[in-house]
Amino acid sequence: MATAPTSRRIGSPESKTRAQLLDAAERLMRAEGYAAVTSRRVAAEAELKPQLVHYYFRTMDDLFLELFRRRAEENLVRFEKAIADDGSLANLWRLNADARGAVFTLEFMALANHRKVIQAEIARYAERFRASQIEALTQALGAAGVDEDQFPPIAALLLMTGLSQVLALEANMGVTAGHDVTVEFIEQAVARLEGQPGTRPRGSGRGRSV
Amino acid sequence: MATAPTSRRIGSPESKTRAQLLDAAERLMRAEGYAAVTSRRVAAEAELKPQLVHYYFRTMDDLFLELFRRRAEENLVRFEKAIADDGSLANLWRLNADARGAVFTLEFMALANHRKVIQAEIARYAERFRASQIEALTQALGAAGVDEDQFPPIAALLLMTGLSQVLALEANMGVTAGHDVTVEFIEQAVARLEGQPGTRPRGSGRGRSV
DNA sequence: GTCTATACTTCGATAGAC
DNA sequence: GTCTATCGAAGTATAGAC
Repeated sequence: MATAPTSRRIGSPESKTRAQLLDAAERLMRAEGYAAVTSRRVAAEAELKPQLVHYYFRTMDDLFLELFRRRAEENLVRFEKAIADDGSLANLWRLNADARGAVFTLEFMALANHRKVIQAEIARYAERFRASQIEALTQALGAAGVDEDQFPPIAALLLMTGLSQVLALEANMGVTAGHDVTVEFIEQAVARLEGQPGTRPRGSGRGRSV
Repeated sequence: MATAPTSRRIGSPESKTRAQLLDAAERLMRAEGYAAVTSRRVAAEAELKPQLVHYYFRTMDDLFLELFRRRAEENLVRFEKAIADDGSLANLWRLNADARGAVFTLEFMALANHRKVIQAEIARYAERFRASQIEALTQALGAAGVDEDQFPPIAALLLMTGLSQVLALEANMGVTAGHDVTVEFIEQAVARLEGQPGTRPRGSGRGRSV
């Protein structure tokens, strides 16, 4: 679907081999960055022949696109379900603070820097995601009695997104000083806003962090 | 200085050619991402022979390291000077919001994902930078009468860093919806904290943003 | 001290065999 | 529909000529 200059034959999207290649590519991307995602390495990781990559994906761009779309779509659905289930501020923060995707995202942002097709796809996704998040956040802030003019939902969202991104990236590099204090601060602010001063919303508190 | 497994001869650090290579590498990195920084392309960009890259830099890692160090050092000095000159919250925000370095930083973070030498160097720099920023921010928040327990400087710093990073990365992809509102919000909050309600600190207000 | 000739590896991509 | 033989270009790095 992506592009179609030449007329080479391409393998079926339902192929199991194709899925294996995508899985292998994702593992590589997470572990070693996008530059490690080459046709040969992907094939090796999947224990398949390099040429198969080009049979199922006309170009490497096509592979990257598919890789991104898979996760993007899944993520969008996951967030919307979770929000439908519990649209509280606390839950929105919890969802964002879950940093599992941060490294993956970072790679794609960097990738987008020099692959225009990817850039367009990410921008499109970012806007969909943004819209969905803003809706939820506007609702949640409203319910907590926050005035939109005093604290615009978009500002809240960008602050939240930025913070969780920075926490994830730093943690990824082994820099974690002050993270705990900061998370604690946010969680207390959220609890205060939602009228349960000083209480942590639920459970143990979002994974480790040294 | 970086590493020294083999014993090949390496060009002088003062060489003009070497500086040209670094400049070319930086241009490429900004324009097309780290993956575009290959020995051949750097040489082409500098209008020099590819082998010269390996004469002045034993490995590509060495080149990346040098590239990072140049800017990191310069940045550290620039920030400290600017802060010594004006340590206000408004100025700290202004310095951080200046997004010129964001794409560059992003590339290095991604690069760090699979180049351990780079990762170590960035972490070291991040910690130095953090310390310097925290000191300034603690001072500025104190002067504005903000209680450290109510709003820990580290939280303020991570929020500020995260926000400016997100703004820069999104703008880089062409996504800028809500950016103006958010910046306005922050600037007003800063002005309020520093006792000049509703006033924008100085000048025109940090570049464009649609 | 500066640069070049050259080796060897890995890359993306295609055409054609099963 | 699935896979393989093969090509030409680009990647890093070294040893040796000026």
